[in-house]
Amino acid sequence: MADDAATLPQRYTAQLADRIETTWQSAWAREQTFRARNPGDADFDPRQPKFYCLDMFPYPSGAGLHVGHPVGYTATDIICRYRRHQGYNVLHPMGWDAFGLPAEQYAIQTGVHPAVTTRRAIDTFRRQLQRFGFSYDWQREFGTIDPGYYRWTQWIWLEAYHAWYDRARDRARPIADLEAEFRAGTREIRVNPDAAEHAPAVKAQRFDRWDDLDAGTRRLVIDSWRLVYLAEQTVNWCPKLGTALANEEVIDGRSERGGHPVLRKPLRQWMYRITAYADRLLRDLEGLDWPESTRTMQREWIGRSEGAEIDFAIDTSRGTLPAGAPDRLRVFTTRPDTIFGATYMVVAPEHPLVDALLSHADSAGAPPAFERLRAYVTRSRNRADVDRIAETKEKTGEPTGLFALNPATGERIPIQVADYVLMGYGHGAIMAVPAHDQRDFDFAMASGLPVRAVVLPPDDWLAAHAPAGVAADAASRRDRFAADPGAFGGGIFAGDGTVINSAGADVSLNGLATADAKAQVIAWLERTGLGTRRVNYRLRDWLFSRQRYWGEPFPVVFDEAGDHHPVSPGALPVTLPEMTDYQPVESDEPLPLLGKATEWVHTTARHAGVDPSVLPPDAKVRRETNTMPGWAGSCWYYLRYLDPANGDRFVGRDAERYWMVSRRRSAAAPGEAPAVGEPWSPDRHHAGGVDLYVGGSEHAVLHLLYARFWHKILFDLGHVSTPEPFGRLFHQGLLTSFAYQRSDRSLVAIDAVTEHEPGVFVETATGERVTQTTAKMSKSLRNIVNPDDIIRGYGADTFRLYEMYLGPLEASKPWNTQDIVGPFRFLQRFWRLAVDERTGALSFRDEPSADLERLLHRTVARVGADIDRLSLHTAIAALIEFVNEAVRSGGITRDQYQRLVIVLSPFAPHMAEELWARLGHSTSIARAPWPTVDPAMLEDAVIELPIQVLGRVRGRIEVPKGADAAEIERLVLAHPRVAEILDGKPPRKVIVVPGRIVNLIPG
RNA sequence: GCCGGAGUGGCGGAAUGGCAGACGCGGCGGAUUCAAAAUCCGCUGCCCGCAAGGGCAUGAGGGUUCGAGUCCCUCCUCCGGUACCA
Repeated sequence: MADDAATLPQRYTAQLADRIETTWQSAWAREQTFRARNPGDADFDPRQPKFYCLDMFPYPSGAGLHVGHPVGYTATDIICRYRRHQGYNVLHPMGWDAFGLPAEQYAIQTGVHPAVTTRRAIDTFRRQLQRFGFSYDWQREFGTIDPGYYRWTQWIWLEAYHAWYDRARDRARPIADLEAEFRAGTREIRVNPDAAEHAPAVKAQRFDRWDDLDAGTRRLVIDSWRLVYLAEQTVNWCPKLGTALANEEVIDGRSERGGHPVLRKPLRQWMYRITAYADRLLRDLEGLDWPESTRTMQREWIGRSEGAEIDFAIDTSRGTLPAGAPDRLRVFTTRPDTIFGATYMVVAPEHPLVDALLSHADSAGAPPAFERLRAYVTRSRNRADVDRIAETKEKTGEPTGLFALNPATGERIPIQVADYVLMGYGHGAIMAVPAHDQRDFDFAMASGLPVRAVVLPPDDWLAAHAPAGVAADAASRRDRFAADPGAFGGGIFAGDGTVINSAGADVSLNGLATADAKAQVIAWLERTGLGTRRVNYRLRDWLFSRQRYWGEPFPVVFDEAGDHHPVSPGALPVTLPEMTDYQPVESDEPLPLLGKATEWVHTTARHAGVDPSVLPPDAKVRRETNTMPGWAGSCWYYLRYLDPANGDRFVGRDAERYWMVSRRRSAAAPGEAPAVGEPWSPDRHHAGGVDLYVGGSEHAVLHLLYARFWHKILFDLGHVSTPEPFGRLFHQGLLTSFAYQRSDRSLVAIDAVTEHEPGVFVETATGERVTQTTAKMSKSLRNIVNPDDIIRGYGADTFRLYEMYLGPLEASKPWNTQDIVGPFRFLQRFWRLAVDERTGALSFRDEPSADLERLLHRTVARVGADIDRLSLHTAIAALIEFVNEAVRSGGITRDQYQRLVIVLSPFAPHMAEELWARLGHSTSIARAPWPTVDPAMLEDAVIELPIQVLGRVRGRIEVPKGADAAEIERLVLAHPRVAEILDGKPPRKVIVVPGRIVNLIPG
């Protein structure tokens, strides 16, 4: 090596790569090479098409970048650089999702302010990212912790606070409109019927005149419509972390972060009324260019199901109900057609009926049964989800002693309590149809409840599931099923069939197909007022409060009566108080950490920034001590990049419209100049604004759903132009690493294994044979690769090339350091193709080879097409093939090399920039036009055609490009090998696929 | 259980229904070198054969087709998501 450096100073080594890379990185920063132009900028060119390409917001951890991060970043960088060569105005920003638990936990341990830790982590991340040469417009960088940013995060929350969802118009509107309509008497005054925070009795009230209502009632009504609201929620309180967690942050009853136990506790929390948007969030998935898997996951998360809501009266003929108990049970069912088969009902342990029962000890039948009920309810309410899941699927429950009346049959049916019914879905109560629902069947069997068949399955199902001893004819099977459905094996029948056993005084469904029966029952229910058609969603409202310090404060205060009042937009941001002690109050009773900052919490309306028209300036107020969850900052960051320094708006209108409104591919004629700032229309434009959004599939539901939700609120209120934020989404695959696996599938760290002979691995300590496998990189497996080390050994260009060359971008792939030399050798070969390693002088051949020129055109076309479809590993393979051929064929001309360097530049931008400069250019290669491809160069004059006989290749012929089928057939039959195989007999059939293949079938 | 996705040489992987294994790693042989590294050239799916050539091969089994890694059906394995959602 030392000798090389002396004799070959211009050899492409890691040292030279480092010199080249750092030189150009400085130059790019100095020249602001990758600055994106906004409308209104002096050098903005309205004729350029725009391209907005976004990487998912990183959370800068103290550990710095790992090799997984650059996978997506390199891919987007390649596309962005390619688009610049194609003449696009490219927006490619980067910033920091920087509020969150790790910095706070570090603060708890060390007392260092989270802001200090976070800034340090950001600096590390930025330095590491810049060393990769990514073409970000660093002018637009910001972090969610910047007051200039979270000011607008708070502002958006206030916009939601001041908005309500108008079902009739299917969009959000200002809350002032609602109040005006109430006051004018043009809208019925009532509590929002969809408000999850209110009991049915509250929602049943109607009010006459707005002006006659007291302030408290008005507040109750208005607050029930807001898109954010306070609700007493049973939350997942984690005593150890000192915070409540969203459902999705709890896995198997433990915190996703840290794995601490989680208790269920009631707490007043800010909620987002995301359920108001359930249907639009579902519908609008259709127009998005997203991975099908992700759209499916969102669909399932939203979980739309159609059915009916039915009221079952509670039987009072044999005694009175306890005070406070509802007189009817409302249920949701997707199978109203099976109502005649509802032989019992189940309520969740948390159901209000259960509360009423338990507070009246004497009203629920025999004392021992009552005590069993009380014990059961207490046990299941306190049980964390982990236990509910850990137990087998065995169904448990207890009778309430009460009965309901089946409105279709008129029968008295028992009401049970069982924890297989969840309070959070539907109404927390079901009509149980054990013949046609597996869960109901299992519970009926365990509790000795009756089963009645009401849907006759198709004959083939009956035949396949018939028990022994039933005559083997369809009629016998049908009769048997109608009488005893439980006797049929292999699970109950839950599909569509024909209704039986379903005739009552009011309505009869017998003989109807399932779909028709549903329609008939619903019509009957609606006619009689017993029920209605109903669409239900699995999606729940979004718990938006956290009891943390390191998050955005809510711009809201409480007066002495406990009523909430907004901080005025002009007083934003509400900043965090300084604290000296970040220790969470570790307690089984939920307490937010900010409550410790008593001076900050207890203040006046004036200090808190509440508008005098809302509260008198001297009014004593208490600040909200919860903070927003980590998701908040990432819900709209893609908008702030468009106009990051704007102090008047969260994003400037022109910038927003320019970057977010994107022509549909079909609506944009090639080469057509886009109209800058044209308004969004569904016919001409794509639903979403970001042209390409790349990030991991771990965010498939939460982040992407929340961001869509915020975007739709902003869209409804007229603040953004498009209904969706991200038009095209792509998930890069996980980068794994090698690890070893014992026969019981447990993993062994790589340094605890010895390779005895090639391919035979043994755990050193035990001598047990282990197999090589791949696993997520982790500290415990000691298989983490540090990007800094790789860059030191090979340079950033090689690193980028290697990560892209591993395989398909979307696939999960193993990192294998041994393979890096391949891309490194390629770059050396590329370099040596023109550069004299001794002197650094460029040398070229004078006359181009016609074949190589043709190959170059092909390579340019292939690389471009491959980048477009994000097939970057095959694009690199095409480059390698070209360079290998150029070396083999004795070199390349200066003109060819210049074009080649441009094609290299998206992948290895530093080497390309260096060679570009050495080729005599004084401006950056970044916007050099992509080489043109001559279509004529993509075709050969003579085509080699394989000849198959019975699908096997037996020879090949050369034919001129335009040869027709008859001519090809003649040439094929003249082929000696073919003649030999045919043995003089004429072929039975000859299939000629011009330009591809010939297949013949011998006679 | 349900919903996605994937199974191709020793390894990563390529292949609009048309020559399976491009390209890279590794391996083998050679050139260069005092030697090594680097570089360059050749070979490299498995089996039979001196060769020409032939046979077998894309997780397993069926099917559609002149032709299937690719399309359809059944099954197996792995990865991801989800789970009493009425």
